[in-house]
Amino acid sequence: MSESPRPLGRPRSEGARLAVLHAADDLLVEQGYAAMTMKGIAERAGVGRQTVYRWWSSKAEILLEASAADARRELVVDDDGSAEEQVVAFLTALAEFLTATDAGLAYRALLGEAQHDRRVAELLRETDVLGESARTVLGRLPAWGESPVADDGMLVPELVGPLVFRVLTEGRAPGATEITAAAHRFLRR
Amino acid sequence: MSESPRPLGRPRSEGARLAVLHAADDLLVEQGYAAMTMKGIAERAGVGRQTVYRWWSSKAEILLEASAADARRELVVDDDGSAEEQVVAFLTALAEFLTATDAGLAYRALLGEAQHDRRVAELLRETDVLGESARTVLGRLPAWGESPVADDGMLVPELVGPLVFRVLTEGRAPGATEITAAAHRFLRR
DNA sequence: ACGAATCCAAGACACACTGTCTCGTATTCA
DNA sequence: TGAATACGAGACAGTGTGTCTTGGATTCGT
Repeated sequence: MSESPRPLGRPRSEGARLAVLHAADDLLVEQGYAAMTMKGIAERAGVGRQTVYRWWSSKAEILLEASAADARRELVVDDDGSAEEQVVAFLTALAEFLTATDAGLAYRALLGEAQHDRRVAELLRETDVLGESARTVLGRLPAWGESPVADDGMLVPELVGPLVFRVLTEGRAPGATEITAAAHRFLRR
Repeated sequence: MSESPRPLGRPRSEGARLAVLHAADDLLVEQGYAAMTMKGIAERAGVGRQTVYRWWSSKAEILLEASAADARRELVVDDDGSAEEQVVAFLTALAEFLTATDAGLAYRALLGEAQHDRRVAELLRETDVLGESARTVLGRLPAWGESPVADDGMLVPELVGPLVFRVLTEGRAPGATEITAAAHRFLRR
């Protein structure tokens, strides 16, 4: 196996990396995505601008790295309970994620930016946090173990699409009642 | 009734208005939303910058005015045929709209921008082209006339959400087979 | 200890867009 | 003819972009 052939020269500063990530997260929450700038991130992090550009090529890239781990964590659901309970739990977690967490705010901003920038779209496809979480839940649903549903590519969209679309267009999530009803309908497919 | 109490002074130039609208549409297609600028639009339209800022406050506002009418037109579906045929026709038109028309490109860009700018989000809510078209189709579905489905606010999202989400995340629409299957499932709710 | 390689913070630099303002001109009504 | 407003053109200060330079720090191999 190839060990760690440590490259020549001074190694990358983990402190600077974390400072940039945290600065991006803070600025997103405090000022919003539109007001975020590479210059602002560097200054907030107490880091040279070249250091930022050396490791990331856009604020979207920084934000994705800053929020992907949190997003994954917040979209995990216990595999206890019935299929319906698990789907309800997942959609509830997704609603909370999208409307009330920093990582969810980042995800919405990134999905928005993906409509303007093909590289961001590709980046988001590579790190498909939402899709992975959804497939994890779907893959272990009690009733679906024996007769796995054919996934024509619309399975995940039909699970999360309605909720995501509603948040994207209305800016807020539906209540627990609507979420439960939506989970119900999804399982009747 | 209040007639047209024509305001004082030189009237607004319809030519300049249309030139700006067309310039925005052209630039969106040629260079993409991110590369569009208010300055670029004014120059392309052969119009002074003050003239642009006098009537619109952002490129999103221009783009919405430039594309809303086209969007409405492209999302109209005949009310012939069964409920399933109409839903399939609507989702097919929506897929075509989102992935292959200028107005659809504009809608995606605007929905993206709405995630960065609250004013754009509000603007898009006021001119809810997609929602209106969806409700028009749903409201006249043969089988639904007698027992109207209770709309808890998730009706339209459940119809268009899966398709929109898939286009937003994957950049392309599903094929006719998947669309038909999705329409089927929606009607079983 | 020394040099090579790479990283670091700081900031200069040319370029582009923003949004406002000014200029001179055009159009409409009273 | 005068008041009011729109028009095209462009000046202007402010700000972010992405690259480059400077002086210094850190790690390795010799």
